[in-house]
Amino acid sequence: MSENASDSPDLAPSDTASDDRTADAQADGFARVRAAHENEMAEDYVELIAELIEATGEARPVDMAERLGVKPPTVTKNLSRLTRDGLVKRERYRSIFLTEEGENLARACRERHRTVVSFLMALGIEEEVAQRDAEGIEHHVSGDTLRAFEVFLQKNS
Amino acid sequence: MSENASDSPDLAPSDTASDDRTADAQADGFARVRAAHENEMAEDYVELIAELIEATGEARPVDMAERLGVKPPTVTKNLSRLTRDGLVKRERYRSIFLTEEGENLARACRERHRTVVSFLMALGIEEEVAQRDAEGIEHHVSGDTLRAFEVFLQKNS
DNA sequence: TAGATATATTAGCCAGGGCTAACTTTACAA
DNA sequence: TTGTAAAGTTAGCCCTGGCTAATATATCTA
Ligand SMILES: [Mn+2]
Ligand SMILES: [Mn+2]
Ligand SMILES: [Mn+2]
Ligand SMILES: [Mn+2]
Repeated sequence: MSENASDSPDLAPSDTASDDRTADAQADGFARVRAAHENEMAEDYVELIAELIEATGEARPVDMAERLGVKPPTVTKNLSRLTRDGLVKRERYRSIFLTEEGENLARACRERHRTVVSFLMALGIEEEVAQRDAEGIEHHVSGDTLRAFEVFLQKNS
Repeated sequence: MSENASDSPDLAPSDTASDDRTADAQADGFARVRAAHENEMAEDYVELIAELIEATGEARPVDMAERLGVKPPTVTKNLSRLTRDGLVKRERYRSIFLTEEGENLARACRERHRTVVSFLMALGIEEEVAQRDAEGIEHHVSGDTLRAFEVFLQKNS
């Protein structure tokens, strides 16, 4: 059934150039992207909750909805998922808090977000654009790449 | 109902620092990420179809599934969506072709993918990691940012 | 403090993109 | 050429994360 890992049976390696990765390596890349997408909602939400608490003293669904650009029922539903997953704790009709785990995730995400934005700006990109692009890019930056961004930032003041 | 765009009623601007973007700007960022996600499947599929045709002469669902790391029925379903959306043309049980529109999209995506990978590698990241991260990052790179990547690549040979 | 307004939740809908199991069609090899 | 193996499709399931409409609760204000 599942063949040997080394494919390309009788074809010279790097025949037509382009993408000479093995099918497995490519599949792994796509799998990681799908995994990243599964964490994306959680990361953006805890990040936003932490920001709102810091900025205004509390995190309310209505404010989250406004900043996320979605309707309040969407926030309610997603908050239930985050509560189920142990990142958020709350009581009905009351404002939102992060669990210890949620706070840790929020801290890491905010740091990473800032790094990505700073990196893009160091590259000469305008802040508005940097913020927009970072919102998506941040979830796909591996530890290695994040470190490379930091190194670049140190070298470029 | 919907208030004036300028919020933060009686609070000094940049009070607690951190994220001083307006709620609207932030919502716009999230909206763009959601829009990018809607195109992601299409972009990866047409890119892969073009690669397979170039490398092996034809694009077969079974090979797409292997390289995407998904099961064949998933490919079938998604190909139907792409056909519906005018990017792919095919006959049942036969291999896959791109429409003119699909080819244009594939060309742009392959170019962008290569630029992102090259950029990350120019930053000192190992090829495997660059390929993996690029698979996700590529979909969130605006025209401005892509140009900045290209400028960086020219400056750094 | 009572009524109006703002906020939050619930219920129910939808599309996307995964999956398995079962079936159909094609391709290959004896 | 025929029968089996490989490939492709269909049906039906799941979860995510959007939405609207209706309802419940909290908050504010007169
Ligand atoms: Mn984000
Ligand atoms: Mn973020
Ligand atoms: Mn991709
Ligand atoms: Mn790609």
